[in-house]
Amino acid sequence: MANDTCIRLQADIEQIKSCREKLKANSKSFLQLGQVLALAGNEVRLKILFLLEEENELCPCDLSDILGMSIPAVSQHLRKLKDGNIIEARKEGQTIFYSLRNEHLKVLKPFFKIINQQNLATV
Amino acid sequence: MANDTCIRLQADIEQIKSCREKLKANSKSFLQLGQVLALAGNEVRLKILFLLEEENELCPCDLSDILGMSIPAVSQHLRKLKDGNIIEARKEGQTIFYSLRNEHLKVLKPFFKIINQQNLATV
DNA sequence: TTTGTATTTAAGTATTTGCTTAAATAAGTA
DNA sequence: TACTTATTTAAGCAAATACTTAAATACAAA
Repeated sequence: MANDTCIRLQADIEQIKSCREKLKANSKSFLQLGQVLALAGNEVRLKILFLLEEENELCPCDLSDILGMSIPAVSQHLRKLKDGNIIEARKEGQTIFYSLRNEHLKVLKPFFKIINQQNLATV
Repeated sequence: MANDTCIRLQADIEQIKSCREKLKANSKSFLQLGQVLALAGNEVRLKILFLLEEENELCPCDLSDILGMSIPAVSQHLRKLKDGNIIEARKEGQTIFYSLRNEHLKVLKPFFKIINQQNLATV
């Protein structure tokens, strides 16, 4: 970053200082929330999360069928969600059922609400 | 996708069909919400959005100073947010003030709430 | 114990992302 | 008019992303 030649003449020094402090005080939140949003900010994964909310649990095979995409592709999305502690796995014979974890539901719930509201709005 | 050899024997055909219909009915929501979440799912942009909520409006120069990153880098994030209709610009002399648009506040508000709640929790 | 089913993992690849530096606009000021 | 100042734009590049195909793993049934 060499191009740092911009401290505005009219800049409010106090405001800038206060903003920096706010960022610092919430740095953990930005990191954590940012990671969750990055995961949800992919259309395929957003659909997976929505489906898990609706159906309680689903396996990679069914998700592949529902989403119309290959099983490895689905599996790799599931792994990311699992690594992010957003979903968890339950094994039953040779099929593995994925479901939402409670931990991040606080963040996700509003999304599902918005999706369902918009659906109502268009009917 | 050649590897489509997985329709589970125990698969619930009705469930799969129902899921496909839910996705179809909400396809516009998934696209729109996905785009907003993809934008918010970047730590720098999440911080920018939070700061705009807190301060009402900020210019690229101040944001660069607050975030500790180059002006072009900030400017490019702002452009993405503007292209996504999440923020808008107001010109005053040679400085440009960015602020949140109302349109997507419904999605963003819960994030700000979560950030502030977590901050309280750690104090 | 061989065969089939469900899933993951690994390697390869095209695309996207987020920065960098340098140049271009645009608007004030000397 | 020339000279800052604030911002954007463009080009280049390293890293991340999201898929593909092929191989590996794990379990169940014949």
